[in-house]
Amino acid sequence: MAKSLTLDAFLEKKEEVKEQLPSPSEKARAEEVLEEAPAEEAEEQPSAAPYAPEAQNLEFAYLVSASYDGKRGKAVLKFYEPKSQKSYLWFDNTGHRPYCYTNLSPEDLECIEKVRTHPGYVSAEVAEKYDPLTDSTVQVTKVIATDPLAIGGKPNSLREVIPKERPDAKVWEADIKYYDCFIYDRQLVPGMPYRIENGKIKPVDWSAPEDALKSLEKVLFDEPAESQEFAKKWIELLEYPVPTYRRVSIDIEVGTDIPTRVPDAREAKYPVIAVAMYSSDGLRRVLVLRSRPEYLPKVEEGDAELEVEPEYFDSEKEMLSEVFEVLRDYPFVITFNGDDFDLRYLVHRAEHFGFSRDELPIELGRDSALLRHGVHVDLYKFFFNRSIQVYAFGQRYRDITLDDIAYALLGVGKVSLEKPVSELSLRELARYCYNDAKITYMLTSFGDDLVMKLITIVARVSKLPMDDVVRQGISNWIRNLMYYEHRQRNWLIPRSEDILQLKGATVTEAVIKGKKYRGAVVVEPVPGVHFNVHVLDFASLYPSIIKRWNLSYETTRCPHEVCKKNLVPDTPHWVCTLRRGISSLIIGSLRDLRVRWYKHRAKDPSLPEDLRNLYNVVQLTLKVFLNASYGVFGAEHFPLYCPPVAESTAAVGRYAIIRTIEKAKSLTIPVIYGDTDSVFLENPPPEKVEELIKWSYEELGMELDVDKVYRYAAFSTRKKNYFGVFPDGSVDIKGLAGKKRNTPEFLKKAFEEMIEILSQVNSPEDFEFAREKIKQIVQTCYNKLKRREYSLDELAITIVLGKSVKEYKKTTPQHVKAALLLPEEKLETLGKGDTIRFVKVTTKDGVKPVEIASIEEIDVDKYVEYLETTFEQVLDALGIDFSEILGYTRLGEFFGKK
DNA sequence: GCGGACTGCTTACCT
DNA sequence: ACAGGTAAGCAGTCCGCG
Repeated sequence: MAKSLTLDAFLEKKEEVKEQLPSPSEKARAEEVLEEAPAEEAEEQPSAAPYAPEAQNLEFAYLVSASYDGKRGKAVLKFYEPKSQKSYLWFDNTGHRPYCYTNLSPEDLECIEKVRTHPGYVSAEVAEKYDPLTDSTVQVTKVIATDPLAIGGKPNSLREVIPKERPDAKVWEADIKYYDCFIYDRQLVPGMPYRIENGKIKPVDWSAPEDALKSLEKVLFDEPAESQEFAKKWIELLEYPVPTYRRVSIDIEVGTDIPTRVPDAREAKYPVIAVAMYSSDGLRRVLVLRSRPEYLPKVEEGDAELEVEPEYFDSEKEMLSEVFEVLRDYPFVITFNGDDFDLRYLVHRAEHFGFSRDELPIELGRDSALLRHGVHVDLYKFFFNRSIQVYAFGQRYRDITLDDIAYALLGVGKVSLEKPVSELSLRELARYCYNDAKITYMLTSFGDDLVMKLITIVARVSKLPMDDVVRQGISNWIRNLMYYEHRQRNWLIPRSEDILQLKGATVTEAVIKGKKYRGAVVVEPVPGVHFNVHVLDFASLYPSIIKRWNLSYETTRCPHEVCKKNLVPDTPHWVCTLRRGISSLIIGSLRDLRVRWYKHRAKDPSLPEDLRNLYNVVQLTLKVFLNASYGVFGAEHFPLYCPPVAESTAAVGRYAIIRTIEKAKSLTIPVIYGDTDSVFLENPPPEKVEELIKWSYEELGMELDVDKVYRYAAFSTRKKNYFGVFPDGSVDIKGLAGKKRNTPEFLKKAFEEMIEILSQVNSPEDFEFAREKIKQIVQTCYNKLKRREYSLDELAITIVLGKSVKEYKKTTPQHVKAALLLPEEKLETLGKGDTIRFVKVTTKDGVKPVEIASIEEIDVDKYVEYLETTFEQVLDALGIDFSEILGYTRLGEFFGKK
């Protein structure tokens, strides 16, 4: 922990300390901003300098974001005008104010001293709302306040005060962020275009093409009128073109005297030594600091070849000014981890040079760095989103690093470095920094701006500002969408505790200890090789169930006596027969749009390419929403958490797959496997497949489709473990160790070789040959192991830390053991999400990090065991015994060891 | 005091 | 901070065994 004595004296910390304190309650960023500018001062303060022109009249501009302006005390909307490619701000001029609801009457409320005298309290008025939990109209009191913090977010907010003073009081809708509330009330849709006339926001006249609406009607012929109308409204949002956004990416490098440590963005005590920017409109710049503090290594200019010439600066302050000027100019700024590092660092660094926060285009929140005038897209946050990673990008990238994502999606790598950035020659530094900015930009431009389009379409579906789309997860997207629809219908948004109290209990027993209810069925596979395997699955099983069974928090165990006969199979839960459930309607419609509309349209060659491309983005977005739509009802933290909804969904799912398997068997089709929503049929006659599909639609009300056909598929006795070979020779591998990312490279390679052999098998006769080849592969691998011919890198096992090393209290898993052997400085930098690479050794701990291990101490026997388990999963299916392959070679050890 | 049976923890996968 | 189900490896504990 060497303190750098030469460090400048400008290390004042007062602002940073404030920032590090945990926010008192809400993470609402509007509120955080407010805390920095206390409400009392708001009136006297001059309005914030305009960072973008205020829009009074705009013919056409996309609503991209929303926020709360603490100084003006108003909601502010951010628009993007595609012609000029500039941002415009619109400040609320309708007098809209923050509010919540309570069951106390206005009179009762005014009797409470602390409410009446609350500085933020404005008034209370009676309102009528529909209460979905009781299926009745209720009278509530709308409590109106001057600013969002008066409603919630401080210890004396009305949200806290009212129930404290009157324990019988209930408060609704007090934890909705103000600008979200504003969007709901105005029924605005972020991502859609508007026009502004004399300060008034009006929707752009547009409707989906007549013929599209016609054919949608056809596709949804069997759906109720309400669903058809709802789907039409969605189409109006989803079909509208997405603009090209003018944007700049930015990446910074910071010089340090301790190369192992990442500089602290909150302190910003080291100089910014390079900044690169790369834009959609041709800006390519890399700024490099030439005059560096003495404690940094002396470096030459060097002669590295560059795409653009660096601009050298002797004054860091001037360099930063230049950067802020560029940022101010762009409506969209793209970074990779800018929230936590680049933009945050720039702000704090700028403060050291005497810039005031107000004059900077960036506004820091606790976990975010937002543009005052536009949208900051932090790609790290976006790609970190599990739903995006898994469903939008099919797990193509595994690590959330610029390197891995760029490699997986763009096929390009980072510039590899041999030494720390501070020691690079100036031109090498410029090249490195520029390359990162370029890659960052390209991550938003590949696939015809796929990522920008995804963010836009998610904004339209979720109704969240684009800033929040990037930073929040799927459960918040769904929550916001649900709230929006509640407000539109004048429904009271139920309190989580009321839902739970009314319908909290589950009745089924989970297979896994500690889970709340029973989930899906997995069928015991029939081991062996099966030819001509048809995989049938239910299209969006859980969303289909939610739709068909009218599942929603208010319709499940509804208050009506007549509905109690309408039971969900194998549960005591009943479902409403009188009213359509709101989540059933929303999820059902999104499902229909994806399955029956966008999936086909995305592949329809008769449509123009750009339209097809948009449709693909739409169907990907819908996939993301649908895949999470069931799970959120079983997630405690989801505000509409309703266990019987999740439990009923899973129960119907089990019912559907079990009935389908029984039906297949009655048709004498062998069922060799099934998992959750799929059944694997061995060599089924086409007419019987048709019959099964028809039966499913008529009997279960579910769409069953042939998802894929394998030339052959091989199963061991293990569930969720198989491979299938398609007619074209491509291979589907599921769950096999050879594909897992923690498997050592040498095994993955051998495994791939085996798959290559297997992909060439066309008939049962071909297996003879394949078996021999595979035996050879295993034999070779075994011999190389024994002779220690693999490198440490090939033998390394990579495991991701689920938490920081210190937090492993109950046990010490092997990767943690290995990590603990690392040098102190290295260990300190490790945290949740970091990967440990280690090898198995014969010395006392049994493991060692690759960095410090040597080839002689490798535990060869352990690796032979790995070889065995990896290949066993496939050899089992092919009827080969592992020990048979190794034959004599292994026999000796056999007696010696076991 | 030791080893096998067992449970629990952890990671990575499937749908 | 969507859910539950499965596989695998290992850590840690319990129990029986003269």
